[in-house]
Amino acid sequence: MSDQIPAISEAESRVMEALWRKAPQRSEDIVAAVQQANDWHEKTIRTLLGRLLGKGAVSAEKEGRRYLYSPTLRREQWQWQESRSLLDRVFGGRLSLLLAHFSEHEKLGAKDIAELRKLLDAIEKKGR
Amino acid sequence: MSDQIPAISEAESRVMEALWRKAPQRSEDIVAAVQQANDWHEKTIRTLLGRLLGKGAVSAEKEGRRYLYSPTLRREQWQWQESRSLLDRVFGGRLSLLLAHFSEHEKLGAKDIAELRKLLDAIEKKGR
DNA sequence: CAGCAAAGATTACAAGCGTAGTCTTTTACT
DNA sequence: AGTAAAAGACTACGCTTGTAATCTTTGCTG
Repeated sequence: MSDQIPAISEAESRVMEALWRKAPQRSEDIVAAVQQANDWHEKTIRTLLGRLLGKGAVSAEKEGRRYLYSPTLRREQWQWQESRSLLDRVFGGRLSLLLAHFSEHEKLGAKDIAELRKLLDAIEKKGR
Repeated sequence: MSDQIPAISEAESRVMEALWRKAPQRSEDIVAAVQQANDWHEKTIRTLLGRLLGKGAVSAEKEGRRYLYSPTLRREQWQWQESRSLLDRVFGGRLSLLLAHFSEHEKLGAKDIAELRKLLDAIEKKGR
């Protein structure tokens, strides 16, 4: 049922980041926030905001003559979509391949490893 | 120096998969292989192959009047690029966030978990 | 009250992508 | 030799994306 939101693009996601950090916000503030992190023209940011509205990833409610924007797509959900997509596209859905990959290339600190072990324990326990 | 290969698209990566599985191959065989997995028109696949050539992700050498195609971009490298990209774009580069994410959402089978543990052991040992 | 400035709406435009179709060249047959 | 078929080259076309510029409306300001 949850009407599918079309994929959001890289640039669009930068605008979402601003909204995930704080919402609702007026476009002016969104523009300011996004410009903090990305040196984009104000017009560009407004365009992206508009597209996100069109995609249903953000909603807008009138506040006086302006709008207040809020994210509809939750960050978690987006992260999940992107992760699944990578996993399926690149690693044939096999998580262990992904992890093996990171383990080879990424410096996994002792802390990371400990964290991972804890994760595994928790998963295993939960899984019965 | 390593002249950067432009990002390859989703569809293009399907063609790469065929070449990663076996190379070099004649276009005819690539077409056949890709059609196994994706129901695309022969012309489409040839177009993608051409674009990959243009991007320098595959090379071609004449074999008689035809070409033999081989991947230039290694699969590992591509997987790495995609993974880094996800990690940076979506999780701010923090691997632990990604992992926590998967641990929450992914159903890890007992086999996955065992495999992961083994991985962790190996990593730890290697890391001293 | 007349005109400007800001928020939003609409339009622009090139590059990349998915998905082919058409044109050209070359070889293999009849 | 003439011709069809296959491989490759070139062309097509609508959609998305990045990156804005222009147009419209409307409250605010002098």
